[in-house]
Amino acid sequence: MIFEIKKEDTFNIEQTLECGQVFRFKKTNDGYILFSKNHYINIVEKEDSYLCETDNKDYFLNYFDLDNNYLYIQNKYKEDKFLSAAIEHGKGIHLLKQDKVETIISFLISQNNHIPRIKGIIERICEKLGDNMGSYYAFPSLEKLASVGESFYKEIGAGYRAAYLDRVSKALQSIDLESWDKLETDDLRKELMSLYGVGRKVADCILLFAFSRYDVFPVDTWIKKVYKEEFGDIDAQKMSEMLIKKYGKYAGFVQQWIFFYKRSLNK
DNA sequence: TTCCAGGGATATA
DNA sequence: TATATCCATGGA
Repeated sequence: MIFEIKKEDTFNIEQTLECGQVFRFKKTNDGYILFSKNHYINIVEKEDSYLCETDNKDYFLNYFDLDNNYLYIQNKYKEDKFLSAAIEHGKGIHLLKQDKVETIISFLISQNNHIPRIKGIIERICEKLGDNMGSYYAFPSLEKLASVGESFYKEIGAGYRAAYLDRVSKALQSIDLESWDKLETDDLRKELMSLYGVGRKVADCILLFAFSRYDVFPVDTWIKKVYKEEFGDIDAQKMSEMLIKKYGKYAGFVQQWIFFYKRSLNK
């Protein structure tokens, strides 16, 4: 089916996809094609709208978080110069509502890894294990992910993360992730960190991108570089806690603006 | 060629 | 509790 999304200052598809929260998309001549679970959406950029063709409109209307008031959130954070520059640069970023399993698997792969390589590993997992949807492959079912063993993940180039992928996909089979929605953020983080290979940073990314928890601040190598001057050479968890205190209940949005801005400056 | 990446597990003190 | 080391891979 086909529908339109109005272009606005506070929603830009390029910024939303390229800011590092999602990996299964490709740039096309005139827009992007994006995959999530067993769905796809082909987005063509027009003069004042995005023309979308998809197998599931309702899924992506929710996925893009179109009902949130981003201007309200942005206006809360104009205090310092660097942050307001980062907001100006990434004001079109929306925080996606991604699938929980897909996000957990994707960010397990992300650790100590480059974004282009993360994309490649996820793509190979889909090609080899996902349902053939015609022009693309779906993200594999948990049953499939759990059935192939550690050696499969080594063969497709996951490196030392192969053991994480094997054990976590098996563990998730007996966990009701939807029931975790009811947990407070701190308790939910603890549950996520009980998964083998999920530490504080990966847990915070999952909280932000799949559970819509905004009172988090994932601290990776880029964020460390930005805040080293302000906080000194402290460990990532302490830095994250201080940044949550500093920015409050919408800290996660700040993190995305800063991350996207910092990486753009180093290109 | 060496460095580094959306880090975390493990050993050691 | 705090710090050091190791982990696979490939793009830059």
